[in-house]
Amino acid sequence: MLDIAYIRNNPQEVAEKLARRGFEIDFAEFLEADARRRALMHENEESKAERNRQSAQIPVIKKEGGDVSAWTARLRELSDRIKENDILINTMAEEQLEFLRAIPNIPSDDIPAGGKENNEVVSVWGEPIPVDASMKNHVELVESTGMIDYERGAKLSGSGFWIYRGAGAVLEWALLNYFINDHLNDGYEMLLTPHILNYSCGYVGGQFPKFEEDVFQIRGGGDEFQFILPTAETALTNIHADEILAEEELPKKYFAYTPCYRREAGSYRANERGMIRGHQFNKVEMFQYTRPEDSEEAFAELVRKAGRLVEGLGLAHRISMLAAGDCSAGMRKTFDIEIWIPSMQIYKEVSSVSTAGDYQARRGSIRFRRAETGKVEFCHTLNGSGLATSRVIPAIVEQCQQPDGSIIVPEVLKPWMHGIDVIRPIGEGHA
RNA sequence: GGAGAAGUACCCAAGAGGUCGAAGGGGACGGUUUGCUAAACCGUUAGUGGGGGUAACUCCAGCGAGGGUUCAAAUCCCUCCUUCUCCGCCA
Repeated sequence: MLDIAYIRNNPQEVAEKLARRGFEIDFAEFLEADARRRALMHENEESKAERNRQSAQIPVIKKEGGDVSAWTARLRELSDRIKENDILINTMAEEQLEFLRAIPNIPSDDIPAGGKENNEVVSVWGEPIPVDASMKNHVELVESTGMIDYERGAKLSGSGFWIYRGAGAVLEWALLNYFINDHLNDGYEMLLTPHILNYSCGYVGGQFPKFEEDVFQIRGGGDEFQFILPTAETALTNIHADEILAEEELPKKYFAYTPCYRREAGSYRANERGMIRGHQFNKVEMFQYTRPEDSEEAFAELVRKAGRLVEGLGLAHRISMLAAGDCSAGMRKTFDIEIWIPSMQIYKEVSSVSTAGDYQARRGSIRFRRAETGKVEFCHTLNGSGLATSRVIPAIVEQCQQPDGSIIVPEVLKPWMHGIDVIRPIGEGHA
């Protein structure tokens, strides 16, 4: 959510900056209503002050044995008027909030304007492996090696679900350990959060109401539902909601492993078969709460970390700076780490590192007290996947495949592979 | 799932319709005393959100959350949330 005071003072500037992400808005009507609301509020608060003053007289008069019926009658009228105005003010405030919530974050000045087509490649690491008729794609590879069992996954849960098994499961878990190890070395605190979250978490994270239909909802008796988290970011954004942190506590550096659950409704395109898009995948998420002046450096750190993880695996990848229109609504700036998928001959996102500035902090009321001034300010929040496995595994099996169909396990995963350094195809009927 | 109890400021805790934005402790901070420490004594300590004002300042809201009753609610009523205790269930 944007700062309403800032909009009041700089409506033109805000509108221009939002236009860079393709969001057209005119604040004239909104500001007019805002002024009306505040005027009414002022008037009503004076009425309340008056009521408080007069009401305090009643016990005094009573004590002297006076008659208060004239006072109560008059105050009843005043009170009724106050109540009516309160309802009106609340309605106006709600409309205002609804309007504000629908406004995306102001994109950072240092990213390109426009949509996807303006994304800029910041750096490239490794050689994009050219297509070769003898090479297999990841779906063939994970099936021929028995790493993934799609058929039985679908039997249990429907399409878009799979089972990691044998060396595949070990590799998956080794990857997660590799990520976790890196974050622990960097002093990040590890969190294992609940996977079922309250509705309000989705709101603060900025996913709701827009993406309500994209999560698995759990309905109880009430109107509001709980949901299974689509990313640990949703949990991590909320842990300090409605809190005032001490300045010394910042930056708070967290990471969490959770499976991520997404409905991904609609049919997949043919080239998104296999693990590129599923209803459940594993991810380690990095998250930071910082002081405003530290968020740029924190952003650079998260990008560096995500890139380094892919590099450590020896996988070809690149880093892209997203144009304003391609960043998700709550974010000021996003860099994607994209990994080369030889069979598709494209780079696919494995990590998305974003800074929300104070946008999420305003929604969730996440603040800190500045030691020097004693004043309360909004934190900045940043998040980045570090990493999602569902696209790393395809990249590993494709980029590390040998002519005989075996897959060489990246060196860096050895500590967790229980001696498996090559994953070989299994014979027919060995299911 | 059933039955009870409780949620007040940094912590403990009083409060039961009218100077209650809230007694009293503790803690923290400042001071007096002191060779040092301790003790004693004195003082300060509601943060927050939101209006108005250039400002000093001022007003409104706020006692788990949301509604209601009333001229007036921490106090009465309703709904919800959380915690604790007991019973049941426990692949």
